[in-house]
Amino acid sequence: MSALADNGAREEIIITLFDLFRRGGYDAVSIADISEATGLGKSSLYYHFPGGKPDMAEAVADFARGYMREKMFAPLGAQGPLARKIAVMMKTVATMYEGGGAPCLIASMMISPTASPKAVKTVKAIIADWIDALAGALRADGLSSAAAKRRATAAVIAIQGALVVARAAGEKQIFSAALKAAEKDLIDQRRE
Amino acid sequence: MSALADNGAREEIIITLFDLFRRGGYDAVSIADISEATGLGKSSLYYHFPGGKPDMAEAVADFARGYMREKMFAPLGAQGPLARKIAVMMKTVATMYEGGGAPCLIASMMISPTASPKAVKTVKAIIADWIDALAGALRADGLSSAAAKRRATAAVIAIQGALVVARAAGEKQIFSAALKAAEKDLIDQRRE
DNA sequence: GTCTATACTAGGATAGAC
DNA sequence: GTCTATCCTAGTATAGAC
Repeated sequence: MSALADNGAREEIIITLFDLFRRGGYDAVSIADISEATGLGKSSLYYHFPGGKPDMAEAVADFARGYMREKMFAPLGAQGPLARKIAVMMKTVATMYEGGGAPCLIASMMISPTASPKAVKTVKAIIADWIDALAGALRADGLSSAAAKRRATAAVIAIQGALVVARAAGEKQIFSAALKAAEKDLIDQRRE
Repeated sequence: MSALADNGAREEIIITLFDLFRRGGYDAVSIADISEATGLGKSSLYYHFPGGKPDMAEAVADFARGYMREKMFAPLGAQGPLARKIAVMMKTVATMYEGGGAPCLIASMMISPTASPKAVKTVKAIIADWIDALAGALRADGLSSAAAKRRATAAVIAIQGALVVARAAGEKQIFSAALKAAEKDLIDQRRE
């Protein structure tokens, strides 16, 4: 079952919340905004998320982590040639960030002081998971543990940085070019 | 006269605002928060910024742009060896972002939907200015226009990405290591 | 320039009907 | 599960004294 297409109504709401929170930041999104975006009344939202906005933030953070596990970390940990796994990752990255036009939930949640600490902790952990999963794939391809970690960290840095720079410049090709360059560096045959 | 140490009381406030906005995001910071951080009453704040929070955002954005011009872009455009100019830039970057512990105002303001468009436009422009100033220094060192732009963009991407990743991981050394790597790439003697 | 006091709106959350 | 109506706090902003 896909993390993106669950039958529960709650899952539907969470996907909307995901988009609202990453684009506007947790604090700027009001219950009224969420009500309008989901088409549900305020009370209905509190039915699904009794804890209110903090509850919603945690649900979105968990959803994001599950999505990443399914779409990126699991494929990276599977059998197969490195180049293929990296290509899958980059495709998921491009889709998730809409080619460089959509903000990252992690970055948005990190600067939200009123967001629940649990939610912030969860989204931050995604970055560490990402680097670990990527480093694992590189080790499986023969890189040393240190080199794998260094290269994996550099790749995630390049992706996150390119997203900021591309959105600041309003030029999506900055993002796609950076993804290409990062992919090249990851499958580089040189062994440091 | 330094952009950081101006005599006006307004300038003092702006520096406080700069820190509040980049850490909490524009939307999450209330007038009450600002009042507490500056020690000024609400009415005093409206005396200095008649337009309220949007006015403050624009002042902070202009301040940030001026600071970057003075501390980074001007040195990059001056005479001297490339390695020296890059070192100055990296030192300013490390100071500004507190070694990887403080968020970037640009990234924070970009995801604030209620911030004045003018303020957002100004902070976004800083990224383009930065890349241009850096590319100029690289061209002055003999790089082709295309290679200079590519390398400058990659450096700013690395810095912004490292800030996100380091803050997510809570490990400042990720940031400092990324700065070192970016510096090395910038002064690399290879000509592509 | 800064203060106290106040007006008004918007935001988060709940009660209770259906 | 969803709605309407309501409560209360926090938020932005202003008036007017000093």
